[in-house]
Amino acid sequence: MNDFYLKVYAVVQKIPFGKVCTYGDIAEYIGTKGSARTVGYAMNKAASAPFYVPAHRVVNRNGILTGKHHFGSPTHMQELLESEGIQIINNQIQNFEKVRWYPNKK
DNA sequence: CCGATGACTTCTC
DNA sequence: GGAGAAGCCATCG
Repeated sequence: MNDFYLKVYAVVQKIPFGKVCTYGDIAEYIGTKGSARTVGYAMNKAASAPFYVPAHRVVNRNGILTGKHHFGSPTHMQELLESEGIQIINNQIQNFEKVRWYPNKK
């Protein structure tokens, strides 16, 4: 556990209900450390984190659920997002611009 | 220390 | 527009 993970987790936990964020935005928000790829790696470890991390609200920059296979079942992530009012078609978030949330936006 | 891996992004063909 | 390659950086064996 290091600062990088803590920052990633902190940002993800700040994502409000019914909103989503991208790996690239998180990486950019954290700064020099990390890239979109390492943010995704942090999400992988988030499953083993001592606290809850809403990783289902983190998607790639196109709003596609690339990491859904890490939620146990391929449809679990989509179901979680849909239960929050986010519409998903073909693994892609609809109205992505509307539900997108930026870390620096508070 | 080094090579392999990955929930990404971007460029090329 | 789909497929492949390169760059990216932290983690693991």
